[in-house]
Amino acid sequence: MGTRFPSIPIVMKVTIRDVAKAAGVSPSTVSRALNGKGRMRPETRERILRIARELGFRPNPLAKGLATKMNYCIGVGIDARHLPIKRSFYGAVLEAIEEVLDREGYHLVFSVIRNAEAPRCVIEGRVDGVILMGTDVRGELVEKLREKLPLVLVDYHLPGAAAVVTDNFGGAKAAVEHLIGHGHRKIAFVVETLSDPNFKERFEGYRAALEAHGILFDEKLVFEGGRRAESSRFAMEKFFETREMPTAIFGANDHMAIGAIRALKEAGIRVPEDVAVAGFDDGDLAPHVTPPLTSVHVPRGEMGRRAAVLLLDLLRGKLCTVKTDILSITLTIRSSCGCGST
Amino acid sequence: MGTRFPSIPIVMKVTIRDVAKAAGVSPSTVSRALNGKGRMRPETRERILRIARELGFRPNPLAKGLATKMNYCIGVGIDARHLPIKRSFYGAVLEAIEEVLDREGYHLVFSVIRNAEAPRCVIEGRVDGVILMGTDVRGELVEKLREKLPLVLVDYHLPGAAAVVTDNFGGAKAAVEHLIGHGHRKIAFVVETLSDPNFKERFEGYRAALEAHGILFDEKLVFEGGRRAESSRFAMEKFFETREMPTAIFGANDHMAIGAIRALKEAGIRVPEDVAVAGFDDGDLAPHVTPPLTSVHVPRGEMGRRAAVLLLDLLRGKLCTVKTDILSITLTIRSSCGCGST
DNA sequence: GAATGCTAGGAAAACGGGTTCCCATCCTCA
DNA sequence: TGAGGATGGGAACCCGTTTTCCTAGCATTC
Repeated sequence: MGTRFPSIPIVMKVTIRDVAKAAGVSPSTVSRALNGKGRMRPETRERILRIARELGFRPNPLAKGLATKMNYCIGVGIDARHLPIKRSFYGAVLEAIEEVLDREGYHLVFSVIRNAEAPRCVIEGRVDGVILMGTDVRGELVEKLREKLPLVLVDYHLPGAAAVVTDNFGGAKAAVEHLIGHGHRKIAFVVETLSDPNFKERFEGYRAALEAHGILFDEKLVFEGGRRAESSRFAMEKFFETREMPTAIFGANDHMAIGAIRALKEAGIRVPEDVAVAGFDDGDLAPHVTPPLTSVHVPRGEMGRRAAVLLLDLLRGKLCTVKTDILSITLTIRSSCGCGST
Repeated sequence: MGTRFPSIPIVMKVTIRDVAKAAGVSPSTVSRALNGKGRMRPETRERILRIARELGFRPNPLAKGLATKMNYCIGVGIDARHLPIKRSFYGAVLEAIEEVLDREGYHLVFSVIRNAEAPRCVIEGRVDGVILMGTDVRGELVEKLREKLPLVLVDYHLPGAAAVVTDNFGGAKAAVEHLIGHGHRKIAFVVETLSDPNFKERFEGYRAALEAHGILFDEKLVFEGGRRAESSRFAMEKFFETREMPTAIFGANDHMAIGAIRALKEAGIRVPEDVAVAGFDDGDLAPHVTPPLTSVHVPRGEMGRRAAVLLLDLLRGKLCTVKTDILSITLTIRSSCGCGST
């Protein structure tokens, strides 16, 4: 209804000088009182603080940043590739990061990394540190950023950079051992690609579980099918035609596992009665597919919190060494593996 | 191993004065050349621009903001309640907003609204405008922010504030009419709560569709069950016991629809053969449930883009009136409604 | 009573740009 | 050739804080 926004904020800001004038002191004294730096008579400090409060004084963050060379902003970069698939994953991490940063007085600048360039917030120097998610093969980018700013990688590991990752090996091993516990010995491994280090580790976990139970590794049971959900379908078809049909399938992520379930069901094969299935990630879909998917639970919120804390520690110089935080995982058991009622 | 991050960025920044010195002009001239303000000899401008580029000059955004009173930052606030449920929804919107802002030289400050207070980025005056998502009942907060900053609401409508919403009424009407087209006349409506304006509008769409086809509205077919997925289950049970079993169910969102499907299946009722189901949102889960859910598609990316453009228009004073952008929707037809093969 | 040691608090210089005003040019026209 | 206007460029100041140095005032001590 005709309401108009002026292009310049209307709010007449009260500056440190106003406070100084009102308190009959100099701006520097007000600054000291506010930041508790130099020593001063307690009563003076009290009075200044009170007046600042009464006047509703808010230090201008830009001026503050200009003087201190700190922005109190952290950039969080998400790789644009397969964004939709990972959306709920990074969403959960993002919220957790925001929670920590907010509590510590920092702001979160969100940016999607669409090419191999550094996010603009980094280029412009608006952020004090960066958290990167899902920038798998972008080693050069990480390298470039690393020498400019404190940096933490989430769910990805690269030598020389701080990172928060999950125990891919242990998680995969646990899941496969669970399947073995159900009596399966012919367990397939379906994966997007083994060139991804996370998937590689899960693969190692799969192999380790087999080995630990005296099951011979059979490479015909490994299917590397690319990113699309249909690849699981191809995998299944391949299994059908080569008559190498496994009795259980371990998907390197939920996506693969769910694709496998769908393909199996379409072929009239019952899950879990004929073939058991387990996945990795325990994402939003896992409880909702039929049958509900047993999956390795990745603590997404915890990853975000740790990443934020790690970065702040780096920023504040509390941490001197590059550290990799490996989160332990748990197996969320539903019915696709053969447990439970259905 | 042992790499240490100094708490102060190492990068020795090149300032406007450095450029001025290198070009043999004064800082003000460099500023003009860069911002294209005052008139000057083209060759001088060229030379200055070239030198600035060679030196890798980046204007300090803090200094710039301090001088111009602009931050080139936009706050995006997400309501903390039912965050996990809406995660993939707002995630898609967020990415679209970021895309527009980035292209226009703005930054996105992400914050979760956990109480009725304004986000800290607003309080500190770090952002030039705000986009709010999912702050349903927080009228006071919206009111408070509205008088401070340009503001756009996403997926929520409030008098006096600019907003981007979907055509809830039309979408619901289309979905219900689709069910009617399958021959259903006893169609239930399952909703979290009718006090939510979006759901209320979808309810109106449902009623309008019935009315348009001469079907008498029966309030016993409306179930208002609260936010949890189980509420759909309760709804089903209620239908069972009162023998008011519908032949089709329209869920006011996917969550409700999926809950209904699950409850039906558990009761041994086939979907869509015995009871057809349709939902609203067309979220990430919709294609993955069994049977795949027919649902009203909400163009999440488009909502984000429009919200960002709308806000920038407000900021730049291009827009003088508060405007509500109503996006039209489409129905994504899968098999839960009775269409298709299964 | 003067020299010494402290401390509270002030003045001013950054920080890195933008902007305003004013002064040199240079060109044009008389 | 001189006046007038147009235009490019420079100095100074502003934005709001922090921070470094410095001074004034007080108490202590010989």
